[in-house]
Amino acid sequence: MLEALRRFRLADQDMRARISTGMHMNVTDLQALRYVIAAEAAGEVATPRGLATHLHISTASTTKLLDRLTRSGHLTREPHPTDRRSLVVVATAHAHDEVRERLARMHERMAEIARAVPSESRPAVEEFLRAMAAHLDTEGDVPPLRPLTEPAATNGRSARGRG
Amino acid sequence: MLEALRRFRLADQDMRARISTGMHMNVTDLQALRYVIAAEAAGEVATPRGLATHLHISTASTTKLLDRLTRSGHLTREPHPTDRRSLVVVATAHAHDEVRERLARMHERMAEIARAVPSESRPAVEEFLRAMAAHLDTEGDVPPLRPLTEPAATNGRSARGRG
DNA sequence: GCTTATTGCTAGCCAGGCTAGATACTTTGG
DNA sequence: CCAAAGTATCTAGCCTGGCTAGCAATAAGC
Repeated sequence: MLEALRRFRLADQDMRARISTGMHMNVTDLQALRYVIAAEAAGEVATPRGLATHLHISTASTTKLLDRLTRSGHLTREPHPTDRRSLVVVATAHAHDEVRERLARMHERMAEIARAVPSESRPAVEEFLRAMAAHLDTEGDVPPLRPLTEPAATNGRSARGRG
Repeated sequence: MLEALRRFRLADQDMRARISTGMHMNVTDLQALRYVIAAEAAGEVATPRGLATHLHISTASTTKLLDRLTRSGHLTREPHPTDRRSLVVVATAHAHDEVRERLARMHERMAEIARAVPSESRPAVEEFLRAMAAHLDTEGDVPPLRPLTEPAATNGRSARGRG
């Protein structure tokens, strides 16, 4: 089961790389594009600051990212309706088309695969994945390398130290 | 269910980043280290060529990677027993300790989570993940996309070359 | 009306990929 | 055995995509 999980992870990673290169952009840029489109679909506005936060990159890197995606014709910068320091990032029709073209079918097929899971097993699948995610959220935040002497049983820590 | 899958993916990615930075290295280097240790555990020898193949990076990049991990005291280069062009990459005791310290507990806990899945649902979980992985393997390789704008010029190496 | 916080941008740096070419060794064919 | 071709690693130098520091413009608080 863990092996299947690992295989999924690798396949997912590879797929992302392929889709990105297929669209002549890198993985982060594709993530950004999807974020912008999702924001539009949700009736919200996407700002550079929001992108930076979502992607865990700096605002400076976000500026460069917007330059790339604007130059490639996927995004446009438009004035923010209320905050004149900021701006609104909008996906072009081309970007919408391209993302739909590349991802809609895949998502549909993924939903199909999900539906193929026997309904009595679905809660187990979900619980498995959620428990795994929750566990991983607590792992890895061990800032000071301990001298290997005591396990110290650090449980229940989660604060994600990125900064 | 798909949402849970997505959450797992994000958590996994984050965890990898945290573990890596916690060990003062990047994600690729950690992957390399695990590969070397796994090879040792399997009674095989790890070569730079093997690393390059496993990590989907060039041999030149692998040389740099080995330089980093050798300098940091995680790996050593040793002569290859049969092929004198090549060499064998060996993890230091320190690397073994560090990886065990960081990952053993996590893996154990993951196995626990897997065991918590009702046995009658396990085949469904596995099948779901395998089907998803198999599907993702077939996605993304869509070269023929009608150009809605300019094909972005040929000199643009806008993406990493993949093996 | 000032002062402070925040937003996005510019400038310049660095890590970690890449390709090309050099070197050393192995394999293969006569 | 020797030459040619193939393979493994390393070096040199480039590019992308992150980063921090600092700026002008605007917003928010006193």
